[in-house]
Amino acid sequence: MLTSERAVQRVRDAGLRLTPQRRVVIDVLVGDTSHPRAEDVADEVSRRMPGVSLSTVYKTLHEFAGIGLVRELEGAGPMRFDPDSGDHAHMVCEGCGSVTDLEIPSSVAKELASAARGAEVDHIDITVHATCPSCAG
Amino acid sequence: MLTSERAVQRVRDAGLRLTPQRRVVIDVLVGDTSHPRAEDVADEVSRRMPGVSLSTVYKTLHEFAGIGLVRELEGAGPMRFDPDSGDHAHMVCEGCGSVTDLEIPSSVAKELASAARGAEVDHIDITVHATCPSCAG
DNA sequence: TTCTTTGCAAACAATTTGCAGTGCA
DNA sequence: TGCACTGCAAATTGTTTGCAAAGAA
Repeated sequence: MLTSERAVQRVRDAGLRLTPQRRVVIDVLVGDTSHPRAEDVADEVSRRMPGVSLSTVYKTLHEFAGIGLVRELEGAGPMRFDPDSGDHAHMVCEGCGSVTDLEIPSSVAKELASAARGAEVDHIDITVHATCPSCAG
Repeated sequence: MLTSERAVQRVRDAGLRLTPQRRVVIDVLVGDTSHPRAEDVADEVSRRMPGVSLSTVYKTLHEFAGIGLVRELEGAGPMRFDPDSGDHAHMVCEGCGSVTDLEIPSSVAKELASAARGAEVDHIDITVHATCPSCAG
């Protein structure tokens, strides 16, 4: 689990300045397991510290992604952010759009990495599109 | 491999009208292994049949995705399209942005599907982010 | 003839940028 | 104090929409 302290440390280590705005963004991310969109993060940040601009949140999230503090989840529509916590896949519900983490068998990562022979693998995104139990009704 | 004839048939079977514009879109897709963006498709369509509008290409691609003729590849930035040819992963080069197909062992899909227990799996997107040999240079 | 499809232009959503002012290290 | 960061507003990018005219079945 990513803690607020560790995140702060990583921001410092990366040579980024630790502004109050960034502290709040960190706190919001650490306490959110819902894979929020940038706007969700901005909403919650504004609640805790009114006046923080949307573009600052965008810039901050981008900086954080750059130092590996969060992962940018690509997919159709708005980008979502995930406090980076090791290898895992995501399941997106076609019904409600919710995103949940999924364990991936270590064999899968290995097989995919070897399938990409000749290339330097940076990371692997796996998204399972499915209908979650509550939407399947 | 998807052939033009088979694609035409599937469009007809789906109850969609086969307009000249759609014929051209089909021809472009069938002959393109580069996972083109919508704009790339539109450019090539316009070259072969000037006057076709961008929105028509978008609508057409969307219709085709609806009947499973093409797959919409989600990812950061513009959407890319892939003539649907069975299970495979994609490798995106961080350097040049090129997309190439990757064989995946059938075991991988099975393992992932079972990891998503409790949910009805529709399809699985696997994207390997890597640096291709020519960019690694 | 009917009902889908087209093409235009305008709307749209998400994200990025430029830049003057602010404030952390 | 210097340089990174912020906030605003405006620009961009990629995609979608509304609607009248055109054309496939």
